[in-house]
Order: sequence, then C-alpha cells, then structure tokens
Amino acid sequence: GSVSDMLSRPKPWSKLTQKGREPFIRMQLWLNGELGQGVLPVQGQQQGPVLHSVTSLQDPLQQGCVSSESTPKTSASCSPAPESPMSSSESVKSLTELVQQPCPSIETSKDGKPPEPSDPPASDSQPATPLPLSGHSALSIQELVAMSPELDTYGITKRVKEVLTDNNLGQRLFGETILGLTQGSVSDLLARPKPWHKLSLKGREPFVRMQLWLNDPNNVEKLMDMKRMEKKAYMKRRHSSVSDSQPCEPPSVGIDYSQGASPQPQHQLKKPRVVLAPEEKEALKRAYQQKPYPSPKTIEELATKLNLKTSTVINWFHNYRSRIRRELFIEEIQAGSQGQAGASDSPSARSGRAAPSSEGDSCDGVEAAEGPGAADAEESGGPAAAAKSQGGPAEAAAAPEEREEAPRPAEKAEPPPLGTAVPDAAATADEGRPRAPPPPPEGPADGSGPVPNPAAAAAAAPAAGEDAATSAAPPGEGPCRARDGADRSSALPSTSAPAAARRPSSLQSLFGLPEAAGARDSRDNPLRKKKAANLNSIIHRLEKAASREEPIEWEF
DNA sequence: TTGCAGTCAATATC
DNA sequence: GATATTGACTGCAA
Repeated sequence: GSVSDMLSRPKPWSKLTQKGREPFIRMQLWLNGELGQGVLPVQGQQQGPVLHSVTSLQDPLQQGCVSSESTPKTSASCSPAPESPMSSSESVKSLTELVQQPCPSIETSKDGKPPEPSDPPASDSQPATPLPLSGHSALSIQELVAMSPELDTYGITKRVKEVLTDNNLGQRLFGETILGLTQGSVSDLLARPKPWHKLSLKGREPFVRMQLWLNDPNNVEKLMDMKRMEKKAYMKRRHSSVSDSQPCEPPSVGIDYSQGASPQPQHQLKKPRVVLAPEEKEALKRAYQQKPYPSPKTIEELATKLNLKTSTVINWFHNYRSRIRRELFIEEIQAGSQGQAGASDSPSARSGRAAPSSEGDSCDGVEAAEGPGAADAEESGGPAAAAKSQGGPAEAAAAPEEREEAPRPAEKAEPPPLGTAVPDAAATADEGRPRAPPPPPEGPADGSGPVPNPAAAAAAAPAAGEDAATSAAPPGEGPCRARDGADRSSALPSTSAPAAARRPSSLQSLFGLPEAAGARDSRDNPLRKKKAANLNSIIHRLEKAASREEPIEWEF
C-alpha cells in the first residue's frame, strides 16, 4: 500500500522528511542499478560513477544533510535532485566529514583485527575495516573515490614508500591493513602506479586509501600498533598451535579477511604454479614482438611449440601487454617529471608530484604523456605517432596485421567536444596505446625520452582551467575523469551551486589538496564555454612554451 | 569472444 | 623476512 501510494502520489522532495526520502533514494539507487541485491548491500562493488548504497546514504541522512537541510542553504543543496546527484551532494558532505576524521579505516582496524567481511550489515555507524569494506567507511571510500579530485598516484606511492621504509613498516602489513590488498599487489602498486586518469574507479581506491592514510597524522602509530598486535597474536597462536600440533597458518596473522573464515583443507586442489623457463619466455617475447595480439591459431602454435597450455600462452600475452603498458606509464611519469622541470606554474603543481599527475592530466593523458614524447620525436603524431615512436620497428612492421581490430588509434584522434560525456573516452584513449603495440620490453626504448613535457604543463593548465569538458560527463566516467573531480560534482546535481562549490573544498581538504582544485572547480555550467576558451588559450600558450607547433590532440 | 584492469598468491630475489 | 615478479583468475565491457 505504501508503495502504491508513493508511486502514484510522490511528494516533492522538499516536502519529504528524512525518513520519507529514503524510499526515493532507494528507488533511485535501484534505478541506477546500485541497489542490486536486497537491502543494505555491504560490499559496494558497483562500478558506477557515483557509488551510493543505501547504507552510505543513510550516513548522510543521519548526519549531515538532512538535519542541516532545514536551513535554507542546505536544503538548496539537497533538494532539487531529480537524479542521483541529490543524494550525492548530500552524502558528499557528510562523507567528507566522515573521512576527515583521521582515517576511519585505520581506526577500526586498530581495534584488533579487521572485522570479518562477513559481519554483514554493519549497520552500526562505525567505520568499517579497510578490508572487507563493509559498512560506511567502505562505501564512503567508494564515494570518495568517485568524487575524488585527481590524485598524483606517483607522488602518493612515493610518499607511502618513504613512510613505510622510514618507519620500517612492511608492505604486507600496510597492504592488508590499510588497503586490503596482498603484499604482492602492494608491491606492484607502489612500484608501478598508474596515472590517475588511467585508473578505473576500483583501481583508484587504493590510492585514495593511501592518500587518506598519508593524511592521517597517526598513520604510522596505528600501523605500528597493528604490527605489535599482529606479533602478539602470532606468538599466541604459535604457542597454542604448537601445543595443538597445528603448525601452520601463515604469519599473516590477524588478517584473514575474507575467505579465511572456513578452515577447509583447500590445499589439495592447489595446482602447481607454472613457471616458464627463460627460453620459453624468450620465445614468447619474440612472438610478442611480432604479434602482440596473436591470433588463436598463433597461440595454439606457440603453445604446442613450447609445450605449454594455450591458456598459459594467452595469459602470458595478457599479462605481458598490460605490464609493458604499465612500464610505459612509469617511464612517462619519470620522463615527465624530469623534463618538466621548468613548467611549474601549475596550480596543481603543489609539490613535485606535479609531474606525474601532470602527465596524466589530460584526458588523453596517455597521449599527452606519451604523445608528447612521440610528438617531440616527430611531430604531433598523436597516439598513432606515439605508438609508432615507441613501438619498436618490429612492432610497427608487424603491427598491420594484428591491428586488425585496431581502429582505436584513429578514434582517439577525434577530440571529443568539450563537455562530451563520452564515457569511454578515457578508455578509448587508452586503447590507443595498447593497440600501438608497446615496445618490446627490452626494445630500444621508446623514442620518448624525457620530454620537455608539455604534458606536465598541460597538466597544470587543465588543472587550472579544468575540464570544462567533464562537467557534462557522467560522473566517474568521461575522458577527463581524472581532474574532473570537481566537475564531476557539478556534473552531478545540477542542483546547488553551493553544494557543488562546497564539495570540492571539503574534498580538497580531505585529500590534502591545495585550493587549486577548488579553484578549478566549475560550479556553473554556463561558464563552461568560457572556461573552455580559457583552457584553449592556456593550452595554446603551453604548447608554444613547449615550442610546439601544432597542438597535439589533447582532449579536455 | 576477446581484451583489459585489478588482484591473488606462489615463487624468486634481495 | 621483506620485497619483487609473475602466472592465473575474476569481472567487466565492447
């Protein structure tokens, strides 16, 4: 009956009480596909741009927005939100508040050990553990990720590494406690961070967590505590297990988040890890150089030739491609940070990290990053050029055939009009690169050496000028999602300017970003054009500065 | 189906 | 013992 009533006679948002709004929020979430499984989803695995869940929204509802909503100001921000935005703007506020307390996640983890993933409807308002990502904090994190401004992944990992080593803290502890990742993943992440704009929402999460952790004044202490506790637990267990003659259990002590729950003897099923012999690797690499994207037939042949399973060969190619790609990112970043020396006026340049972020900055950051390099080498070749430049000759040659499906480079070329929401622009942009068969690993390196890095400059520019483009883009997606953090907000609720305006600042503080970000926040869509124009001029100047003739295809 | 991102987890290396 | 490497897997998107 209530449903019927609500469906047929919905009250206007502004007339609804906190409680009354809830069903609509649920409906909105449901419509958004974010309220998939029953009520109170615990694990927000949603990939959507704006990640809400009922629980997360409850937070805002309970804390900030609603109450404040009574005030004209807030109500303004909260109310007219036909779409998810509304909730988002609300939640943003409380979320930021929530997270502004130093690192909630760590907090909890501190209390012993990460709560079970299973303790489901973490309905209490306690921030959940970082790992299982249950309850508020987990969701908050996702929201934060979705709304986070561009982060300098390279800088973050750098700082994290410093802190960890300075304090003699291990990756495993850090990963499991703070990031919810295993040691290997942490190592990988710290050693080869991808540029922000290349990351999916999921991929960004660890960086947001890291940033939060870095912002936490007690981060080290907390981790130290954890360390101690782990040690204690380990000792305890060791003792008890010794008496029980139950030797094992990995030293990963208190952190059996997730699957650990059931002590099943799963050992039996383990299949031995395949380890490729050097010759096999060589052969695969050679094959890769000829055909980064081998046909099934080729794979088959390779497999037989090397006496490997085809799946192994396939996996190897996948892994190799993606890892090579990442290597490139790193190189770009480094090249960027070197070559960028001069360009420092970027607002976002706060600190040396400017470099990395910078290069990542443009929507096509990739190209920006790599393109410039390429461009430098030759002239603005765009992705294609970039590809060419870096792809070893072999590739270039070999490429034609396997590029079968590679219309990508081309598509990249077309810069999406400002404000285009092309949800995949980023992805698309990416594509360009992969397509361009990455240079053979040991290959004579990409022609892109340290670049005068206009990219860096560009980064600055866009950062400042900001992505006019993005504002229109669907939150979370879009080419420039990177720096659109702010825009995204604007993209959300066209609603309240105030809200939009507010949000960035809180996010900034949250992430410890300089006002720059706030400044670049586009609060008024109407301004977009102007901004775009500004952007263009900035870009133009930057390009000139970089003594470049023609603009590479930066997509803003 | 295919490719990719993100991870895990076994193993190698430091 | 900590960290790096890497084969495999999952989930998603085109």
